[in-house]
Amino acid sequence: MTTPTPVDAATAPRRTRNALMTKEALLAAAQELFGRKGYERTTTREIGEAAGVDPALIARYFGSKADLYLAAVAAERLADDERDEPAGVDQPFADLQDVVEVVLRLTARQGPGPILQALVRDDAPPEIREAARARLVRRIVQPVAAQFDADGIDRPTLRAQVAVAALLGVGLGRSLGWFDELHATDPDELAVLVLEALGRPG
Amino acid sequence: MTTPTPVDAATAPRRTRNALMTKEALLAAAQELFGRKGYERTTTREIGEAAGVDPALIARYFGSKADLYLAAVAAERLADDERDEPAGVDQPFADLQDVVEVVLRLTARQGPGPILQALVRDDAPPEIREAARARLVRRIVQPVAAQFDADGIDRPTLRAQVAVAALLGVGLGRSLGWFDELHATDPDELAVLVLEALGRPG
DNA sequence: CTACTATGTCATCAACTGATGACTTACGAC
DNA sequence: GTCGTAAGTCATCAGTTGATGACATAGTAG
Repeated sequence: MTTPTPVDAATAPRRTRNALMTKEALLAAAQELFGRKGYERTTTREIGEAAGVDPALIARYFGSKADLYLAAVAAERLADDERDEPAGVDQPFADLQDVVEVVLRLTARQGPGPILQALVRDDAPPEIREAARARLVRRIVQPVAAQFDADGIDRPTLRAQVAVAALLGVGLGRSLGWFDELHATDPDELAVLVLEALGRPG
Repeated sequence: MTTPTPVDAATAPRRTRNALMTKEALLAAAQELFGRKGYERTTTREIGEAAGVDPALIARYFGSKADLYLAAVAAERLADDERDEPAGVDQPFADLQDVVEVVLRLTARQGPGPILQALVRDDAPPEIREAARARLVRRIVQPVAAQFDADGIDRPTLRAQVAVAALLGVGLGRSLGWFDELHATDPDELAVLVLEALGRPG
């Protein structure tokens, strides 16, 4: 257990076998996984795979899974980085068709993004949910309502809200794999279908 | 599987061996334990012991641990509602109109129930999400698809899936207060609106 | 080079999980 | 009483979990 070369932690840990980098990789993976799935649902094997490291090293460097969790929580304060947002949601939309296509295409990838999840979870931090909600209204609901109004449709705001909520439901169900066909259908094809229903309210 | 004595469920289930009492004991124990310790940390053996019943009976009466969880959650919900019909979500639906009305009415009061949340959150335990999903498909999507098919509508299954997902989106947005008008509008009035869009696909 | 050790790999463990199906028992009709 | 069946019991399964220690290898000092 004696360190032959008590290397200063800051200087030159450049090696392919690097205990420091390994520890940090484990810590980062643990933070991500524990944060996303919770403690119980995260396995040491997952953490190891995510970190590109053998799970046995968790025991070596942290003692146990529980100890790794404590270490991850303790280090949590440092990782308060900025969050990415889909570029698509930031652009103004011309009409409902744009909206439908973009939303369906966004949810075509895997899982709903952090924004949609914030919108949907009842335990999300209120200020985050409110921010997501406000953006949704401004970028999507209002343009659609304006279009409905211009088209002389009755109760344009309410109908726009219904349409957007419905669309989010479809996107959510699609990205979470609720239904087989819904999941498998091509985004563009689906857009046509959804537009048929939402596009001509009243 | 023929019942020799089709005893009316309401009358005289006074026996030492009583399926009804056993189910209720399991349900009560499940509510208590799931509520206190969460799903993952609660084992079927614990539930059985707390209920004074063999854990194998969970499988017999509820199907699985995940199904028991859903049943416990549903039962809790019904207990809150004073006079809600005991059938609730457990009965098959006649047509899309039924579905729309029930869903909108259910999401009218409080936030989305645990079941809807389980369906919607990407960090929910997979078994529970799958159980909720399976129930949704069987009780709602399939009947609606059958109706669409009977009406000679093209691609009935896909359209039913889209319709149900959209409907859930509306219910979700409504119960979470996404949009003001959507939140304020009377359920029945809203039902008419949604049906206009979903009810006549193609 | 040789040797030493920090680092990483691997096979495997014991414990626990939910689930299953064959078996036993008690109920209640007759 | 008998007897069929619902209700309950039990042993055991297959899978997963976190953990462990023997082993292999890379990096470095001398």
